[in-house]
Amino acid sequence: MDRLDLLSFVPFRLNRLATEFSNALAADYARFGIDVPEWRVMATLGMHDGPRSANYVVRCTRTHKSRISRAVGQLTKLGFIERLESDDDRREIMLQLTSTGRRVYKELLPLLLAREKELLSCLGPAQAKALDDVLNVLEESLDLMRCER
Amino acid sequence: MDRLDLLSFVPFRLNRLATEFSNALAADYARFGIDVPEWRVMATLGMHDGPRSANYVVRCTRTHKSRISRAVGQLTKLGFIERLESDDDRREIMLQLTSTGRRVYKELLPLLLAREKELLSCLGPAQAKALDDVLNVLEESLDLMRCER
DNA sequence: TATAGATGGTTGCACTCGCAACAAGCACGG
DNA sequence: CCGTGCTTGTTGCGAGTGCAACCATCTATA
Repeated sequence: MDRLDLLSFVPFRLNRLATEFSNALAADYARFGIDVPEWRVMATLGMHDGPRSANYVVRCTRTHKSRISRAVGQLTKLGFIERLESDDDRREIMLQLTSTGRRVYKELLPLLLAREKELLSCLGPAQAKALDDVLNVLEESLDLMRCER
Repeated sequence: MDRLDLLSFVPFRLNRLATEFSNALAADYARFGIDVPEWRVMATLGMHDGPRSANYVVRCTRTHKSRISRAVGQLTKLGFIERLESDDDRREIMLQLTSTGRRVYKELLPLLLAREKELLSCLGPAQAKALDDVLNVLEESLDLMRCER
């Protein structure tokens, strides 16, 4: 092969598809004044009952710590999360959703899931399963699965 | 569902995967002093023999025209492409690879294809086909397939 | 021909991102 | 107890990006 059909180049296709998906969700995020990194923090905190450290969010979302740090600042300013100091390690900052944040989370979540469903509605059940399988294998291969502690 | 496992949220997974793929290719691009948008331009021009307009590259790669414009500037500075003026429409700028550019293209292409193959090597043949099918359906649904003229 | 609107391409601007440097705090060996 | 090195989180900075405004040019219509 001495020529490339860019449209069949998987890195390009993934990149474009991810961008389209992000754009499709942007309006939902914007409704609450947040963006993708902020949502990642909220989603991570929303998964658990107790507080989690900022570093936990970093590992869990595989997002750069500076990005998380800024998202945390923004969410704090919005009153959606609060910072608690950790007892056993004063470097760590424990984060948890405020009641406002939890309300926003509960309101935003169904919107995002509906949008995801809509985006994937063109796939049949078998294809949806195939996508999930393929993503799992790729994530496993790239070691993106661990979310320890 | 009142909680989201972020790790199963497809937009998030796609975004992360696309980032990992891009990062895996970054070193190959960097070897020639270019980046993703520059590669998109070169790949588009490399697909054809004759020159193509900047706008053709925009439509074909679904990349914002300002990004393409800057990539074109960079590639011109590097001497990988050249701008020709169009006969029938003096607004259009026709682009084509220089001989240097074509040499770079021919050298870079196998590196990128090998990297892609490596990234996808964790998938069996059936899964690779499934991925291709799913991408096709999603792209069709998002109307990302057209690359007219 | 004259004029209004559409199109191709460039650029200023504001914003986001990742990197690297940094401060503060922890852990462990001497 | 001290000091060295590691970890958590913040921030300054440069690079890249999208939007919108803009110029030049083309097209359609009267």
